[in-house]
Amino acid sequence: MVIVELVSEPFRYIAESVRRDLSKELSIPENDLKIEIPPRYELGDIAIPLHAVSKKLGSSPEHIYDTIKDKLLRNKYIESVSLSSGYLDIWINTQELSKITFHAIEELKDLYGVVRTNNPKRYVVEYVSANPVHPLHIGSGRNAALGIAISSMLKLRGHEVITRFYINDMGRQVAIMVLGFMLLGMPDPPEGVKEDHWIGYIYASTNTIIEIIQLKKKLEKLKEEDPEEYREKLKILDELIADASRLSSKFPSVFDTLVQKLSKIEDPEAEISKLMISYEKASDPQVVKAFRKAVDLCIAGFKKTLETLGAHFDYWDYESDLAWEGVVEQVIQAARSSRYFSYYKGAPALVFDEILKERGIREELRLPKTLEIPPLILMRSDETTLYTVRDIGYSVKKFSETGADYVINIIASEQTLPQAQLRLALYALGFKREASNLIHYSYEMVMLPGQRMSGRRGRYVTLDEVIDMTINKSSEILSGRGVKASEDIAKVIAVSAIKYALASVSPSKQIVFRVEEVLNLERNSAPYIMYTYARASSILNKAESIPPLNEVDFKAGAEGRRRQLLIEISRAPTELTKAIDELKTEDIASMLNRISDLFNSWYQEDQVIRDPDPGARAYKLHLVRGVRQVLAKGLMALGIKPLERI
RNA sequence: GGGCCCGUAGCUCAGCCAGGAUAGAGCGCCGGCCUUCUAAGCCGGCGGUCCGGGGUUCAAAUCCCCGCGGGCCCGCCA
Repeated sequence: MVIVELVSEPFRYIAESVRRDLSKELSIPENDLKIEIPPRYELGDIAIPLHAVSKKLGSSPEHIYDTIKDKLLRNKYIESVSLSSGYLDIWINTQELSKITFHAIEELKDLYGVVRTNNPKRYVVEYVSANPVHPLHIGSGRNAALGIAISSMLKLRGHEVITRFYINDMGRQVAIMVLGFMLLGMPDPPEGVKEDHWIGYIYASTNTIIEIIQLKKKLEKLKEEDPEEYREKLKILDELIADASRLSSKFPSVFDTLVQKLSKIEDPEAEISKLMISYEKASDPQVVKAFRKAVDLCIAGFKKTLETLGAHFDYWDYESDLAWEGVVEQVIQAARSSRYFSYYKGAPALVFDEILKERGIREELRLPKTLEIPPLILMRSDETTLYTVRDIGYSVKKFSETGADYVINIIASEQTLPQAQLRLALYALGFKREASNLIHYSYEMVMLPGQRMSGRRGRYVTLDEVIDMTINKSSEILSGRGVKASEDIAKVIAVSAIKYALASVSPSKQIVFRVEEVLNLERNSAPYIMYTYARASSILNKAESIPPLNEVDFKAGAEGRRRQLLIEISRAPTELTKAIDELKTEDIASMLNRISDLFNSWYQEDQVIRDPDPGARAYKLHLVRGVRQVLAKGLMALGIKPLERI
């Protein structure tokens, strides 16, 4: 029987043992010794740069190396050491490493791969929260992919996660949509049209028609007054008309009705404001009914798409409920009696200049160092509230209702400023803990090649379209391989591919969305990793059982790709855990891809089940199980469900 | 005008925060591999002024400064 200590991070365990030895030998603090992973396997498993150390000790790396070499080799986890380019390169003894690693996987089973936190927290993750005026587009897709991944990651780490979707039904955009919706007689979607697509159509049409009407009025004046601006505006009109004709061709009679009814309205702006006031004050039951019906239609469509994606929400919060419950009023009252209350441009506002002078406040609230933060205006002159103010109330609710330690808002980077104002406002109103524990997880926009998406003009790629296209592609490949194309499997694969594509890029990077890229289901994609996982599973199924550790020949992993795989498997828990704590979805993706590449190369050159040597065969089976386990963990961290067969 | 983010191979990206070893992947392109545990696979090849210029350093894709290019924000919109 092999007796080894149970450790959840085998590689790290050894690396730290090495560092401890080195620190003792050199009589320098462990923290001065950096543990690095060499850029290539040939250079060793662990590298400790001696450049800085040598400077500190006043002796050359060569001399240091000569002093410690023999002493380090007494550590049973060290196979060999060498010095190159000022690095102490260390090769780990793979017999020892595989003992520890295989033992850990044997004992920890499904838990191997992510270290459970011993300090569990309660997180609220708010994500998607798309305006209910058009279908979810590919930008919401990025948000959803990140939200799914982050929720999954935190749960795997042992935290509690509560997910929320904020239904922003009080914005101007919704009022525009509702205006069209009411003029049309609150129609249900036609046969075969998904609810959110229908609402999106009404919104884009209403908005475009209103813009055309207003622009035409303006043009009449400009024609004589300012010929130059006239020509410019004419261009915009052309664009609008192009959008209008595209929209019109979809549902001509609906569009015509809107054109007729909207042309009769004297002042559409006033009409929209009236609707907003009426809804916020819940003063007209007809209006409330119309808003809720339209919004709920849209949300029903969202839910279908989100269900397909695997995004689940514990709470669906209507912004209007918040207003009606008086939460927003309370915020405004509190703000008015706050010492930071003042008037800005004649409007009641919270002014942050004084808070921003407090020392360390920017670090505390994670505000960009030099971002100028203007006052937060509390209400419009018609006394209706503003989004960020309502969000103050919502933030407090997110913390208090479920007793959350942290709230993570997954929101596009274009909202950096309002999110900063939000934290400052919370701080100003005395919610200091909330302000410091509110995390804006920011991501850059998704662009379409050559243009920005525009919901207002109905110019977007919907998530539904992308999902359908990817499912088709996936089915094609499945049937091309003679596999009975189960629709479910095609769907799982397609959705995984999309989530991976959107969560594997750093959020700070803008994405130019090209469908072809998501449709590429080869290397560096979720299907590729899932395929690799299924391969590993298949080997284990065929082997029927995994031999006990005492039948393993631990010398079998001494070199080549087996050795590399062992290193990867032993390192995975540390890597995954770190990625989770840093909320870095992209790091998980790259680890998965790297291990898959390695496994597939090995797969090609080395037989597992057919190995005639039982000790080596046993070793390899443990290796395959390890690969399978870390791939499963990583995929699950991204919210992707591994499949046993593809 | 001010601020934030980004700029690495034809294209999409990793590496940058915590500076160090010949800058890594994928797509695309060229050439090979299916009587063998799943070919959504594997092997080989081509491909790079790390946007430009200064500076700090023994050492810069990485840190600092100045530019250039792209995106976003600076509203009683969200």
